[in-house]
Amino acid sequence: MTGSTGTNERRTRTDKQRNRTHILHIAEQYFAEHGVTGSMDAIAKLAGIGAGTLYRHFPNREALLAALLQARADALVARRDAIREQERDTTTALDLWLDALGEWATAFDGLPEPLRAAITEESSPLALTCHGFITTTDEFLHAAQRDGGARPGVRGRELFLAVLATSWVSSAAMADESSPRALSALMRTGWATPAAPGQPA
Amino acid sequence: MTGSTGTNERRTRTDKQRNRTHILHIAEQYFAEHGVTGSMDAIAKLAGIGAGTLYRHFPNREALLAALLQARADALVARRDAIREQERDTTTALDLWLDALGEWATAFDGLPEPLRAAITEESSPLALTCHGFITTTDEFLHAAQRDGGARPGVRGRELFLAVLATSWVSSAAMADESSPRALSALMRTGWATPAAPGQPA
DNA sequence: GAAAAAGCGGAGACCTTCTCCGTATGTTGG
DNA sequence: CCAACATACGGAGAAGGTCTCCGCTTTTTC
Repeated sequence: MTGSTGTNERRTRTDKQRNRTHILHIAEQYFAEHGVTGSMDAIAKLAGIGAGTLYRHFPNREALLAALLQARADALVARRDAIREQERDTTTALDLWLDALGEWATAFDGLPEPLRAAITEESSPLALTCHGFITTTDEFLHAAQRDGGARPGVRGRELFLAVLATSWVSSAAMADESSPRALSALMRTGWATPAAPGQPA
Repeated sequence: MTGSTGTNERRTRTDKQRNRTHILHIAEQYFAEHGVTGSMDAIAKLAGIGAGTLYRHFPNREALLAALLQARADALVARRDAIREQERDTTTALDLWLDALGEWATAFDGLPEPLRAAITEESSPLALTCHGFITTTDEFLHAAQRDGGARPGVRGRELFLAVLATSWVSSAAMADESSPRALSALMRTGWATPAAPGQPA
């Protein structure tokens, strides 16, 4: 794709590609250890390159994050397909998908924040990925709704946000308590008891 | 409380009290306009004082935030009492309380973040207030559970976190879309349809 | 093996939080 | 009223962050 539009374009330098890969590798470890708010310059230093090089490859933290998340996003798409193929029950499928989504959103500590920011800011490298996943959520949700496994009126966007919110709550040093699972359960069934069986709506 | 333990203690300087009040006043406006992540030094400058003075009064952002939130927390406690007295239906009472809580947690843009951080960090000036509200939530919740208006198994802490999470999602520039109300509704009733009426459990 | 293009490095501009301490100001006893 | 003393103030600046700029090095090409 890159070197074929014209006749006399230069090949991208090999050291550039090598650096890019290396940065990604280091950043992955660094973010995993320090969370997404860690220092960018520290990443450059760890990678043994200058700050300028880091920023030429990834103009800001969000871009770096987006590149890092791309691989995982691909895995998530694969997971989506697997669920589609293997799971006949649409409600379970939705459940599985939301689980997978939640896992993706907690790849790094503090990730939910930039993700939420992205979906409201249009021109973010993360926005596209998020919107794609919202669409997917919508598809699973609609199927479940058709089969009576999910409330009508709920929309994919809300479910996506709910997953993000759950991940946000669970992040940081509170995994020890019951929270994560309880919160997921809460979002699935709510806190209110369903209307009395004898009196529908 | 302040000047009575010993006999020969000096009265606190009047300019100190005046400064404190003034800082609080300015900070209130500033946070309302710029969100809780705005610059501390900017607040000092706006208040016409040196950075040192600001930090002597409030050693960090969290302390300032806590002082600012205290007044609103008092109001929330009053609201709690009002609900207790006036609302006979425990489920509605819980609803009202959660609404009030959500409003408190969105007093400033970005507030949910430090609140969540506080409840996990023990020694935060915000932690005490939060824990009090968790307890209150637990009380309303238990009452509702006794009357069959809320699922058993849910705990106040989870509900509190859910409110925080909802506020977090709603914050920033996404109030335009449907989200806030929809998210609240989602947390109340969940996305899954209740088990078929004919087959309890 | 030059010339030209592309990429690199890190100094440094600018912004933050927060500290330190000389200076100013309020408070108190004579 | 005025020492003299405790207290609080102000703002320079240390420390640490993001990101830019541009002289220099490396790679590619012919």
